[in-house]
Amino acid sequence: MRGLADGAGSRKLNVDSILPEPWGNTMVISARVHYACVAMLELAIQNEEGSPVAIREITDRHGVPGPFLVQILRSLRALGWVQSIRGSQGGYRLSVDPATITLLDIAEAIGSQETGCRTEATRTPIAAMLQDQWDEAAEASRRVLGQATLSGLVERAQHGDASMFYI
Amino acid sequence: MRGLADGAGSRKLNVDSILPEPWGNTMVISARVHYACVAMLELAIQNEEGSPVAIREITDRHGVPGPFLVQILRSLRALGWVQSIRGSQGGYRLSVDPATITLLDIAEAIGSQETGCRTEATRTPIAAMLQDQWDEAAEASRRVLGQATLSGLVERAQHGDASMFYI
DNA sequence: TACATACTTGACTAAAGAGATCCTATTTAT
DNA sequence: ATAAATAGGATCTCTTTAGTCAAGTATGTA
Repeated sequence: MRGLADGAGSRKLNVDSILPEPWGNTMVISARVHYACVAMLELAIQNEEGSPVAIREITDRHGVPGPFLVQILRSLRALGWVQSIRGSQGGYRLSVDPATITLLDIAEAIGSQETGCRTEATRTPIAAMLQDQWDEAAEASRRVLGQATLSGLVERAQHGDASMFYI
Repeated sequence: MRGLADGAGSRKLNVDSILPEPWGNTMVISARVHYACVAMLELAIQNEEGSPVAIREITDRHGVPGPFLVQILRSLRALGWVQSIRGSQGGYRLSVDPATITLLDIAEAIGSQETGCRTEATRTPIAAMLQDQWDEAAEASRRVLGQATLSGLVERAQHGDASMFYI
């Protein structure tokens, strides 16, 4: 991959080599959320080792646009989920128990922070019934993601599939 | 609501009185999809009666922007799900059995037609594992919506909640 | 036939969100 | 010192969404 230290990440190259479309179909997981999860998992895996993980390591491994990941890690730090160590040999470290964070937590914290209160226009019975269905559908996928803890995924990666564990 | 016959629907009024945010949270149902479902349900309810339903009727009842609904009904017609009757006393009629159409069908047909093939960058084990989770979550919500048939919803509206049935 | 009522079609626009990118600090191990 | 990292904020472009507009066509009714 390209350099990143100077802030000049891959310029305009992944614009169409990456996700012209959200992941999944009805479920929208933005690139931002996906990258955030990748980063958290990467940190969780290297949690036992003492040294912090540099952004560079993650971008090298996953082809994530560098400056973008920087921005995402900033949010993660604001949430108190990671801690940063500045200076040479610096990087990031998980500052929470990976068993307590789920993909749902990340998706809800990172994705779409707009809190626009939907003041529904002409709330009819039909609209209300539909809304119930949308809510139920959303709840179903939330249940799935709410069960995927970081530690669970790491474990699966290490045990379930031996080829998944690389350090 | 406002006039529509001349194409001048509610001007700029619902811009912030309506959905600054997609319905649900992780599940993105656009206004377009929601309106399409409202229209299909409305047609399903008035299916037994002989006369077609005019767009005007729907916009009056649900406060849906007129010209927008016109556009949506065009798509619905292209799918072969509704048929249109032009001229005075014209309108739309369902042209399929409401028991065979689910909210999922509508959501997938109306929403997001871009087929952008995601040529994933650096497919790592972690990314793959995450993708599995996104797919599973999406599948969960699809299962919910795939079970909600128009006829089922109409029935529920008529029986389950008496106050829901208005004609 | 005139007219009002509806649908038809295609182009157009405004705003928001997604996905980055750039630049200038600041911190710290060696 | 210097190189390696993070910090922070501003900006930029592209795509999608939501909604609009204008001009035309069909049809029942008086």
